[in-house]
Amino acid sequence: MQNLTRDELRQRLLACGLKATHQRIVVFETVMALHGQHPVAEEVYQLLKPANPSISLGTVYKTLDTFVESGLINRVFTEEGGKRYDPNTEAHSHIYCSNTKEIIDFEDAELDQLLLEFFKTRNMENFQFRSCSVQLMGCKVEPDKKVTIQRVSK
Amino acid sequence: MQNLTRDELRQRLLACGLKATHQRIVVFETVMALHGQHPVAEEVYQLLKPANPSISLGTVYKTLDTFVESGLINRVFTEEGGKRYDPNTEAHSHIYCSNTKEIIDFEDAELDQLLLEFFKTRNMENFQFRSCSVQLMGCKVEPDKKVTIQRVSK
DNA sequence: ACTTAGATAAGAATGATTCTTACTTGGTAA
DNA sequence: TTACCAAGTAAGAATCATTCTTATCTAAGT
Ligand SMILES: [Mn+2]
Ligand SMILES: [Mn+2]
Ligand SMILES: [Zn+2]
Ligand SMILES: [Zn+2]
Repeated sequence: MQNLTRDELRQRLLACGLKATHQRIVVFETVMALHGQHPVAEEVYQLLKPANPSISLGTVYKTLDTFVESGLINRVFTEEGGKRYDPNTEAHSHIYCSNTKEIIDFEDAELDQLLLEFFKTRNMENFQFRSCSVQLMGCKVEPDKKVTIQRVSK
Repeated sequence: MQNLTRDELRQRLLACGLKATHQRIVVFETVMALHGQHPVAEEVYQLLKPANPSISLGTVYKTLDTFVESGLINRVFTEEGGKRYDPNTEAHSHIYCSNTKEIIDFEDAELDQLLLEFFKTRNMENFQFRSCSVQLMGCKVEPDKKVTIQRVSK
């Protein structure tokens, strides 16, 4: 979550068997700085462009997909088409606001645990489970304010 | 789940305040017959075309979106862009197979109940909850066979 | 039957993503 | 350090799913 140095980013790329090119380091740096957000390729491109005017949009598209294949980042599911990426590779869920179209991270260890326990009570045939997450659909009440979810004493 | 007659389809359209045009009835009929699947507009179009050669693809796109707005069908979330529709408007979850790219319905009342109970233990501020569902990610072991999930005596 | 707001067909336009190709570069090993 | 080359990139063309435009049509109310 804290910003990684370029050299740390380089190490992580190499650890995945990827050449640590300038372009990949910059794209990785930019997308990791967006932790908690779910950008499209164009947004990443616009952010890195001022300091790196020679990197092309096509490279950003390709690089983000390369990162997904290598597990460095994830895709996030969308309702209205369009590819969005998620710098957060920890198990977590998402809140979708149908007003603002925001996708908000929802990290809740108790929920993860609950689901894990639940799926132990199920016998899946012909399916190799990788992960699961929850989608919360609804609307922000005040679009400008944050959504918060706290534990409450039952 | 059992096929509705055209007249029943017409009634459902009217009940939503939609004009019951021939095109809407046919699109509705076609998409409802795909219960358990998650088609794109083009797939619906190809299915209805033989018997209805004058309906245009643009109308299918528009009609499906109209149905979503009216709550007659749902969108289903996708990882790789592209709009997919879901004839099943009951609360249910989805299994995503990364081999076959299939999206499989997963209906489990116990899971729904579990989530409902869970969210009672959470206090959401600034968020009006509408619904939630679970995404299961993984791979079919044998792509041609079905995935089944059964309760197992703990 | 008459009227009209809303719906449709056809095809043009758009825009996100992918593809192609000639050029460049990171990493490796002499 | 230098030479080498497999892999990566820039630029822009191509693709293709989706939306838009507009002239025409029709469902449903009067
Ligand atoms: Mn996330
Ligand atoms: Mn479904
Ligand atoms: Zn909202
Ligand atoms: Zn699979």
